[in-house]
Amino acid sequence: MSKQRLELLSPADLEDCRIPLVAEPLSADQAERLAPSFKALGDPVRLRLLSLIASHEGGEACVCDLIESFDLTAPTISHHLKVLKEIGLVTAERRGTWVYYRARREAFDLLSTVLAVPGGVAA
Amino acid sequence: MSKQRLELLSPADLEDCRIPLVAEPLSADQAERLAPSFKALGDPVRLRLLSLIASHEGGEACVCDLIESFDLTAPTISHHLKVLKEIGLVTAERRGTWVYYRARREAFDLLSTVLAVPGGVAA
DNA sequence: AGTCAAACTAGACGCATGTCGAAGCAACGT
DNA sequence: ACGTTGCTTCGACATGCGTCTAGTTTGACT
Repeated sequence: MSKQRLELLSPADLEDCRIPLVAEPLSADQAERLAPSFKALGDPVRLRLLSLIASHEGGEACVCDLIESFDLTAPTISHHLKVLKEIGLVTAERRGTWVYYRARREAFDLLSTVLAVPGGVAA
Repeated sequence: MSKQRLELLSPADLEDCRIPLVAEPLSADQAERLAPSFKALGDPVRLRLLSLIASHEGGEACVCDLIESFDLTAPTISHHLKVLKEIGLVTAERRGTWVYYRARREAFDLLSTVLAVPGGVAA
């Protein structure tokens, strides 16, 4: 696992990675910092969670709503939300009884740029 | 791991997923089919391999060149290339003694679209 | 055929990770 | 104060996954 550290990385730590993968070779360091974000996207539950949160009106969703969308226990959903939060793909805010998760669209945008094919798809 | 199947999925099987994550909620089925691709990107070695291949002149690279870029054994690199190939991110072709890997830019483009933020980043 | 080099496969080992039940916190209503 | 509801943390378990060594296949060139 190449020394995988899954620690808090503020999205700012990835700003110097905003370069398409196909444009120039990624440095080992850049790859080490980018990979955890993609790994976080590599689980179907987390992908759906992200999509539910991001596409929800207001760009945020309450945990109680999210849990109802899955056949999984609350701790499991909570675990996945924690992963997404620690990697910087969402933020969490408690308002009274409920906790709301919000998608960090800058993070989506950065990762989208990394995968983009500037010259078009034609080989 | 939600019944993760990491089987050959031809990129065409993902064409109906070419919708930004933030635009509408992903179905469970779409998420199950998309997640393995992101999981494949979730390793620093594979990210660098992809970048090396895609950014190499001619859009392809020989395994022997790739191996030299890492402090890993040949079987390990071979393993990662197999993962990328089975998921449809690269193709492989043997020409004489050497095997050349080529990036499937349509696959990159599709995943980039999934993460795109159509309306712009401004919340 | 024999040999060498490139690349892959097989099997093993250890760490990472997804899931759960149980317990703990936090905020609200009575 | 007390119980209830929403959410998280803890600890445990099974499976997944990255890496290695050793062995195998493929092709080229004598």
